Amino acid sequence: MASRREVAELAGVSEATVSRVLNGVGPIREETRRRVLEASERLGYVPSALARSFARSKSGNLGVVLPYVPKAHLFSAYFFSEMLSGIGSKARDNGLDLLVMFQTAGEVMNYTDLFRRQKIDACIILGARHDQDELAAMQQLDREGHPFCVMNQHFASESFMEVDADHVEGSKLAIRHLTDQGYRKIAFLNGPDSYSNSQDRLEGVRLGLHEAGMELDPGLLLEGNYSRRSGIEAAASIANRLYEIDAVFAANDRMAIGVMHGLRERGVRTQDFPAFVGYDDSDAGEMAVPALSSVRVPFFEMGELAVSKLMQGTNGIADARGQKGYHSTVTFDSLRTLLPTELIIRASSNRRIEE
Amino acid sequence: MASRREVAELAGVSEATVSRVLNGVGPIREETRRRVLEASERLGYVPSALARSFARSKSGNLGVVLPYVPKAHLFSAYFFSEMLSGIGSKARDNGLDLLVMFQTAGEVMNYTDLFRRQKIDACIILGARHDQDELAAMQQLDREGHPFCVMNQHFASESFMEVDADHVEGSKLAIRHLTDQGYRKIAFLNGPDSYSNSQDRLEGVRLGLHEAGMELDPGLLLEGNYSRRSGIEAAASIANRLYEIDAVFAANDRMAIGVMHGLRERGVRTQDFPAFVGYDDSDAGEMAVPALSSVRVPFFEMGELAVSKLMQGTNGIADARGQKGYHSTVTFDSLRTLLPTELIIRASSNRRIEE
DNA sequence: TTGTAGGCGTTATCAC
DNA sequence: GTGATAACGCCTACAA
Repeated sequence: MASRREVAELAGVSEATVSRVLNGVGPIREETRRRVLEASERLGYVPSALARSFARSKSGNLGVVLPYVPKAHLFSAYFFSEMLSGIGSKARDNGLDLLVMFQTAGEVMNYTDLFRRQKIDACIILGARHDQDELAAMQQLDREGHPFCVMNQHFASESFMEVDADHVEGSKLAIRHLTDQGYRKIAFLNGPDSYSNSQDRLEGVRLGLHEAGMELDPGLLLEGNYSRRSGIEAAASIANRLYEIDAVFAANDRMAIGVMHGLRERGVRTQDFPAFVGYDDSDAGEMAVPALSSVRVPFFEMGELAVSKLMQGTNGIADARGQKGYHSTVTFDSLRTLLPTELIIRASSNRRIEE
Repeated sequence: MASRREVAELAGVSEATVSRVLNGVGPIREETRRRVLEASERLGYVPSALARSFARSKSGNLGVVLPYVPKAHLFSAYFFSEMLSGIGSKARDNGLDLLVMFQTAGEVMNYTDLFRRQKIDACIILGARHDQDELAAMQQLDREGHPFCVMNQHFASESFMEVDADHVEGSKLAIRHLTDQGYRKIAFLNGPDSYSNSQDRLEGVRLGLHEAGMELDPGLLLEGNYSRRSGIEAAASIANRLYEIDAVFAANDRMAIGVMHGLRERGVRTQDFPAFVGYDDSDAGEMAVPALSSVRVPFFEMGELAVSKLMQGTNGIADARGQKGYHSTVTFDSLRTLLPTELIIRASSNRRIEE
């Protein structure tokens, strides 16, 4: 492995000049530049990212915190693989590497230490907990001015950088779709109220019903925990009340599919199913029988957006990259950005498609 | 942010001693040790991982290369989220951080540069391509002695470190299960032959049939590309031949589910379905109707295993961690390790469960 | 058991 | 435009 010194010698310049050429900084005579590049190429010189990071006190890494999932499937893999892809894609554009970390069962991750240890320059939190410790950890991050972005979750009364999808609107779309087709007795299987996510959906359902001149019937409001199993459990109560329920809107696809399974287990035939609309538009929804209508969430784009937001702003990391210049085309005025959702209609809720 | 120097002053020792205490190296008087720890604690000192890495010329990062997936869903998200979790879990145990990288569409990733730039100390490749360039890149890694491990893929005639599941055995199990129940006309929907994975499955199918005194009927051998769509396409041919096909074994769940969908689209009723066995035991399989029997692959454990293998051996990275001592309990004698698979039986292939 | 000092490979700040 | 040279913060012989 050739060293920078050898390159300098071969090119007949100083080591400093080699650096300048390779980093594209400062004025360089074209002839010099060419010679350095040539020598560098010939010797197969590769600058050490480690030394560079050290000298610049910037790791060049973007931390990504993932929820604790292993073997639990609490969150759908789809959800996080899409987000991660979006993040990775944009990170690459900005010359950042991804440092992925998993939350562990009991303990809160010490976010600030990650910054202090200089392992990361910025951080995206996908799986924030809903407890006090977690909040405190994030508040500390904020206080110390470390750039971070929370995804898919809203902390009211905090001014964190956040990226989310518009779940109020998404839920409204789902309800509107159902009422448009004449469904009136719509059960809503929501997730735990502790998630801002769930609260948004509930609000959307309210608005959607209101549009159609209806009110939310508390008796038709069920709560699961976003798992398929909780959908199956909800099916127990739904199966007995099919005379007063003609549609089910679930806060995610897994629960919707769980309800379908639960109903089948209890002998309800497919043709007697209520209409179904799920949420997330996951792979599983598409594969369900009947194919599940669902609110599509732009996970990939949300990932991209989070990185873009991090790259700018007061405490952004815009100068993270060394080489080519980075130019952001969009600016985000507010701390919280919501991306639009979209309703995908399939057989499960479409009277014309249903057989 | 307190510096090491301040800690040294407060504790009344030299900076070197602070380092020694914090890294747990060299003989230290208990009294000194206590004072340093106390001072460090009081000042909230956090050593820079960057500087440490630089001094040791070890990044402390484990690179993980993921296949190009974004928006394509070519590989199931389940597959890679499980592996990644396993890798992450074991990496954490060894004090390594995960540097995740996505393959891009056209270009081969320059693996060696990652090492030369000192971004990573070792590397796990999940989504190796099957072309010449990719192979060359890995050969170069090998030649330069960089520790890496290929997952879920076998390169014959190369001596790479590899972790895989025993797909020959897994496929044999699937076929045996079907023949045990009296199925004789078994169609096998395999993935592209270019994957060692597919080849293994084919071999397993051969062996399984042979056990039952049968031969592989080339007419019952179909090829898809592991996507649901290719399963749907295969269904076209299967639907017309249900008189001579009483069971379908697919090389992954997605294709199996695709076939189910394709059959339904063509008006085949569920009760007229052939028996189905899929592969991977993904979430989707469990959610299918009828629930899909499948060969379970221990993705999580494979991820863990890959890290363990990298941590030892001639070109291992056993000394990657600084603090607490690492002890490997198991040793792996061969470069290639196969983990056992397991057949999960559900309604799709079980005559007693089928309604 | 502890202190001293050289070195790790870049970046960045001065001079020239 | 280009060449010296001092940081950067930590590790680790080597000395004491």
